Amino acid sequence: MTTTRKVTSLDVAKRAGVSRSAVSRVFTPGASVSERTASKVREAANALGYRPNVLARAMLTGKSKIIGLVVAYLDNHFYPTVLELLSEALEREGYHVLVFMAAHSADDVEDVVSQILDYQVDGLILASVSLSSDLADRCRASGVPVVLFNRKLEAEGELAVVSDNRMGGRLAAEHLISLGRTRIGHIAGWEGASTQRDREAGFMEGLRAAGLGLFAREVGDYRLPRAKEAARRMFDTPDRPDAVFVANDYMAFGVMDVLRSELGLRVPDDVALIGFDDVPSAAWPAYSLTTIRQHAEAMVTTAVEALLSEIGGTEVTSPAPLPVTLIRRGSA
Amino acid sequence: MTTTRKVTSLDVAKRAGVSRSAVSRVFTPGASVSERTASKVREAANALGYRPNVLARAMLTGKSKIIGLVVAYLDNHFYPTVLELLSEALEREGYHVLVFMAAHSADDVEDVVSQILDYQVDGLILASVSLSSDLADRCRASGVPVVLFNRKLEAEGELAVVSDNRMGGRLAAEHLISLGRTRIGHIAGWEGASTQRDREAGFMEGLRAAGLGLFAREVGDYRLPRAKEAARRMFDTPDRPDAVFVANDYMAFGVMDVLRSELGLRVPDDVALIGFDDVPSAAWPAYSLTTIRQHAEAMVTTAVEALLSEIGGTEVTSPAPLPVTLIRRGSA
DNA sequence: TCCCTCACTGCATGCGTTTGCACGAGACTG
DNA sequence: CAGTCTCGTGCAAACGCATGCAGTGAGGGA
Repeated sequence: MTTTRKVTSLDVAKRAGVSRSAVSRVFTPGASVSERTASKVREAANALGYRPNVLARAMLTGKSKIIGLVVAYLDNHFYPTVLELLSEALEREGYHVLVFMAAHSADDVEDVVSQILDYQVDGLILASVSLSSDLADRCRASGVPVVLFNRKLEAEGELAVVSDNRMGGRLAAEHLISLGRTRIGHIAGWEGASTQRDREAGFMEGLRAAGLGLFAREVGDYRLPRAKEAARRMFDTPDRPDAVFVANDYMAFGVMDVLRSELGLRVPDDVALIGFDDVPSAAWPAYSLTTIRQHAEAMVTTAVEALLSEIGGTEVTSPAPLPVTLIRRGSA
Repeated sequence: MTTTRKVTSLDVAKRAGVSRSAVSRVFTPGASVSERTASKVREAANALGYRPNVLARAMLTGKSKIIGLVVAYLDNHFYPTVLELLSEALEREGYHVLVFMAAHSADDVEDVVSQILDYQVDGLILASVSLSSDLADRCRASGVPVVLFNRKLEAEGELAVVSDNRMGGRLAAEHLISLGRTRIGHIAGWEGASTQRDREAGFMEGLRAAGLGLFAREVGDYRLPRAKEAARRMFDTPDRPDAVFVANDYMAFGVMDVLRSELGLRVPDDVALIGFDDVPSAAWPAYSLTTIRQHAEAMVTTAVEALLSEIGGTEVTSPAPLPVTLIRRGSA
């Protein structure tokens, strides 16, 4: 209950017998302070439990040391993973992550943007696939560096960190073909997403290269219920595919559930199944999902690097798509 | 590239032909402004794209409108769910969530606390089971309201929001018993956690009430690999339990994997399995995990309510443990 | 010895707000 | 009509810090 009163740089200064400026300089890397006063100040600061107020500093310098992260649904385990990695990477650089849920406010971009800008974030990471590109533009227009994560914009030079989704799609196709499957279907994610377009493009490319076409196609919108409906439409018929590429793992789980539990089909015997992302649970034996791995750590590292140097003032260009790898498991 | 320069309240004031105070008051709910000037100001603000700088306001009022969330691993799907709910609930109240990963910095509490306090968060939610109670104390000592989420401290009057873990444990026991199982094991979470203690206590209570004792017990520490090892130790023997209560769903998935994939046991025929939490994937047919549901929404609502009123200045006492419910599925 | 350099330090100002206080003008009351 | 209230407004002082500028002293070269 001893509500310690806020201790300011002035308190420290008094105790150390110096000026506020001195105290400030001690806590500002690269400032000019003698070792003697520095130690006096540090001692006083420790005794008083002083730490510079980030907010006050932020006002003055314009740097808040906080990065906004806009994200939609966290159900897809890929994103919690990313969030965790991202937060750790940024903490290592002295930043922290402020979360903005885009789920319901998706329509009124206006509002989200405002909220974000209000907080004077130093940078922004957009990991929400479904968010209008306006958001990026508006923020960038206000001078806030933005990096798109796991999505890109056709438009202009938006900074974007993505995997090589096209190659991933191609790998998926090649793998299914190498298994001897010929009646190959695709359950797509949200068609507005660049990830979806690229994955499917690569996939089609792979099929064509083997002289095959798409046997069936449904849309799952990256949502679990939709994906399951899509699976029912695609497989609850005698004339069904013998393999399917699902645009991400999250949907793939739902598809596999429908296949095995509702339709009594065997995976991979009756139908081979391949996903995308390699979320942790893909490796769980109950699913043992063959998938295209996105290297989350690499993506995060790249994104942080890009964002930070952009914040640092150096104009940076979108890095090359990051490599993906086929992970062979039981489902294909 | 038109780097819009920062527009301040002064700009708006000039344009509207009023003083800074006036525009400030327009944006401060409950301040005294005439409708006439208010509309003038609003118009000017819109034209200029002005929004009050949260940080500046924070300095003055001491309220930053940001809530710190300390969380450890996001692998356990319970926490992403909570994070999402929490963020949404807080956004509704005009707050935002700043994430602090406690994973690796768990030992140097000192550091985490400092970081948190640096940001002048208005409140703190500790959802990390494994975090030293020092953290709560230190923050509270600095005048930052703290609420423990899904954990409680024996110590003193720390504000804590928890489910009725004891009842949950008891329900688990009763359910397994009602199935006619008699050789009942328990795979515990991290023993330092109050959740673990309470769940196990309730579970034992339930067993005793039926004249049973614990057939086997292992510790999984709420970690997947440990849980799987625990499962191997417990079940890779002829003299194995015919039912097991796993302290949370996350571990239960691992246990089920070991049972079915490694040891070739059938669930629930050979061994009935019950978890705790009811994370979304527990409902997935591949696991169809019988479990004790924690009502995440209710917990979040309660936590937010408590935290906000504490921030509002009203001393509040820990709410009663929230009810849990048995969700019957295929695994038991 | 004198002057220049250089490493430190303090002063004062500013960052963008909010808010107590005082003041002016109507609106009432009696 | 004088006195009192109320409402709206502007002024100026914070909030806690960083930083340009000028000043201090010590050290070093001539």
